[in-house]
Amino acid sequence: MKPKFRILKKDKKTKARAGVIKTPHGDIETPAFIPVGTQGSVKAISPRELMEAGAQIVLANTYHLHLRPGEDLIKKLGGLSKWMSWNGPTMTDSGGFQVFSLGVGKEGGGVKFLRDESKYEIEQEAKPRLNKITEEGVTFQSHIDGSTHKLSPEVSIEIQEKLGADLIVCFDDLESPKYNFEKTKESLELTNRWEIRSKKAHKNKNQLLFGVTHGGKFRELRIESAKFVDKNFDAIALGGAHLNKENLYEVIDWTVANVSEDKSRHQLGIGEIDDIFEIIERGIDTFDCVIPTRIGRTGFFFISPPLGNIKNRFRTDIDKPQYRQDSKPLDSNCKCYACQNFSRAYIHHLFRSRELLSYNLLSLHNVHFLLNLTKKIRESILDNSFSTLKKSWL
RNA sequence: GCUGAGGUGGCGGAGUAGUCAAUCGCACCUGGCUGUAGACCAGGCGCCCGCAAGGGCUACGGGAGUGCAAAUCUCUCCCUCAGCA
Repeated sequence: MKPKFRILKKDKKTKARAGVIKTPHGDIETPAFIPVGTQGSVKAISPRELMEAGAQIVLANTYHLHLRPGEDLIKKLGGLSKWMSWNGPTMTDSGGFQVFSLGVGKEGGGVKFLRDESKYEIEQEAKPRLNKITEEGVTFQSHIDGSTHKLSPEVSIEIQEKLGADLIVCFDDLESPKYNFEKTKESLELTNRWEIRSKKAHKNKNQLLFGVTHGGKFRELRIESAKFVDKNFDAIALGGAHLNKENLYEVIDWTVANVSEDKSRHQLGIGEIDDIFEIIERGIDTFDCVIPTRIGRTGFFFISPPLGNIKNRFRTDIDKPQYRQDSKPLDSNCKCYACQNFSRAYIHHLFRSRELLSYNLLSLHNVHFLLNLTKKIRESILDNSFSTLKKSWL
């Protein structure tokens, strides 16, 4: 059975919509946040906890699983979801982004966004990369042992078919946010050729293949890319680099305006609190992001209004001295296991003592927070209160 | 009481005449993380002024010396530890 997307309700004032993606491993109610489990595990969280937190689907990575333990082994052991004991749908990313971040991304200045806006637009890469891009694909060195590997559209799709996720992604090239128009266009055209090859290589029709849009910060390229992907694929993933948040949002506007209404749209790698409202409002159905688990492991946790706001980006650091004696839960409005059972003071202690439980509790809270927020947004779309909900947060 | 070792920044511990306000850990403080080479990274950490470059002051158990110059050498006092009485 091929995964199918259906829209249940559209918001009247915005482009937001609520829907469902039916897959062989179960349904995904959208909008949906997809937690990232790069190596077949959402870091510091068990599948059972994920399920209880409301996760519907998990994303893993082709690049990482190919290098270790290898797609053949995972296939032999029953495929990705069985292997990781995740009783639900899965998605795999193509590995393009990883290969990129080991290359151009190594130059610093940001990968998805431009960190230092004062100096963008570079002519050539300065620092040595761990990869080499040709028309055929990418040759790169494993970050694990330095051995040489090759990824191409055909190889990536073959790996993803063996892994057996329900949703898979075309192998794409990535532009740096520092690229000028010409370099970005060059990268986009290579991506387009690779996406056509990905499509040709794609045989398993139980898997829904997402084409990925690129074009950096440039309107003209973004529109061209949106039309290209819409013409060739049944599902749209928005990728690539952006100048900043405002640019990300306008990129979504440009893209959504140029793709079919009935195709599901996945925003790759975005998920700060304000972003979630902004991207769903612009017509995004699913999105994945490492933010909740990564910042959780490094001590940050999400907080809801009124404590949380745009200025503090709805987050604070459990490591701060002020939480040493704080008997309140991480977030007083949160129903997650961490918030129902532990104080900030205790988690502060765990974190400072590097107790492993702290990483679990903080990550779990953050993932639950995003899942719950997304669920509330979905409900608000269904009962026509999206704008009201958004106003209470932003 | 004798003999030996030793007393350095919040702690551990380098340094043993100038390049020392003092290597390095830890602790502490601040900042960062958006398709995860990340349970991580970066910066700070005697006091004062400065955005900074930099400048001033006080410091290596206490005190007194030698010397252009001392955490580093000498004398003395105090304290800690080990062994012997």
